[in-house]
Amino acid sequence: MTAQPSEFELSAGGVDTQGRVRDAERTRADILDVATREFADQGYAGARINEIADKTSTTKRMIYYYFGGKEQLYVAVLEQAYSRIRGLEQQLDVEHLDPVEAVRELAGLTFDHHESHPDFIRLVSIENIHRAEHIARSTVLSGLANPALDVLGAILRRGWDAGLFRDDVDALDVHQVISAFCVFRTANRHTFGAIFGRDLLDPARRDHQRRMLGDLVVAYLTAR
Amino acid sequence: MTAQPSEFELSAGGVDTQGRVRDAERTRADILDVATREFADQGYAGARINEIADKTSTTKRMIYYYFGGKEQLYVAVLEQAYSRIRGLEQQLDVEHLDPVEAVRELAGLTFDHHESHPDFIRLVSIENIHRAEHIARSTVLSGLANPALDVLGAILRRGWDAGLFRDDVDALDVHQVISAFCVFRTANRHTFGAIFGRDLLDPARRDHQRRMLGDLVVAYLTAR
DNA sequence: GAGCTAATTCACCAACTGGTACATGACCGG
DNA sequence: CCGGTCATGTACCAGTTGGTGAATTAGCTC
Repeated sequence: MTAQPSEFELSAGGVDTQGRVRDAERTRADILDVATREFADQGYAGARINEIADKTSTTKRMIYYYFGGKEQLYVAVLEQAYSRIRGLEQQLDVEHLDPVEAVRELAGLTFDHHESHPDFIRLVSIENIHRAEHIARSTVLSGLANPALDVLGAILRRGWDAGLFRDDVDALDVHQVISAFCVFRTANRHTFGAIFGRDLLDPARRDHQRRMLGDLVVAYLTAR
Repeated sequence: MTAQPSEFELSAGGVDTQGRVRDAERTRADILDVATREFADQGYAGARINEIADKTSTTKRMIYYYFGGKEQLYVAVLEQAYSRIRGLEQQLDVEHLDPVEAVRELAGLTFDHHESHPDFIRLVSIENIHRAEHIARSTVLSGLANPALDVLGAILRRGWDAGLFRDDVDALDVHQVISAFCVFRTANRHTFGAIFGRDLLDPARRDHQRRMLGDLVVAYLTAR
């Protein structure tokens, strides 16, 4: 009734490539994707296992078969989300630029990055509501360092050597400032919009916001 | 059994000042306070009406008597929390300082302010997860402007007149930067700590963080 | 094609959750 | 001191929620 197996049945008849009826990996990935959307959308407590199951092409029983329970499913969602983001961050390449331009570029890329992954930001907010207890418990996630931080560290070192940057901050401080700006724009978009009447993600203001972040970090690092 | 009415009963016997058995306002305030803690702690979906009732000195029935339902109680919690914060913000007084020192002071006060109201920050995060739908629906809250913003506007105007500040930003932009820094420190404390091993609220780093915010905003506004 | 195992389906449940009907009790004005 | 109303406590409920037992089937191996 609700499911639409026609697509699979048709291809399964003649094609042998991927149209298998039983496919553990596909089922697992399906569940994980739907769960990611649901948890990001509704929060941990707000998300419903029944709802997730219904939006899947499989059944609730499979969720328990593959993940064990709601909490473990949520941790799996977090682990996948963080892994994907970290994968993207590893592609950063600003080593060839001079320090000032490199830090501006890094800030800009982080800006773009956050803007295109609102679900990830939401999951992080949700995890903070729960005091990061799931991250802390996950061996995969706790202490998983950020590639962007290493890149930033290298830039700062070059900037210090050239006498361009102030030296009373470390890479983590600067990362914190950049993250704060980018996360706030997405995570607090709604209350900010409701109270001040300005949509922080308004495309018309995007360039201004991006330039503002770059100027902010550069001005701070090169001040005095 | 579970309740402990002894305190009230004892004082009600002899004292007439505040120890009344029936006190609508007191009951309402009691519920609201407990609900604030619970919602801030567990989120909207995670908070339980039964749990709130149990932690109250009254019963679940009273929650429905005074507030009507879970959602209305939550909105009442938001309204009270915002009102209190706005009340505090109205006490800002930095008009006598020169623009640079005034903006630094305002940033510092906002910093202090956020640090001492973690529950409020949590409620804001939670409300953002729900896309500010409750704020939007509340006539009390939607469009309720921020006193700090007016103060900031006045400072900027003086700074522009004196040719001290860049003029390609408005008060809301600057407020956004300050808020982002302060909110992030509290709201993302847990994931940041779990992943980078640095507690953003560590008292030993507080002065450094506070100075960093001041320098950040001043450096940006006075750049070039 | 028999046999085995991983994957899947289906029916079912106990506990909880928000919410309510109703009886009762306290306080205040007259 | 009485009557009414606001406030409160008790008992209860229907729907939902996360979770499970056990039978069933698809596909692989030999």
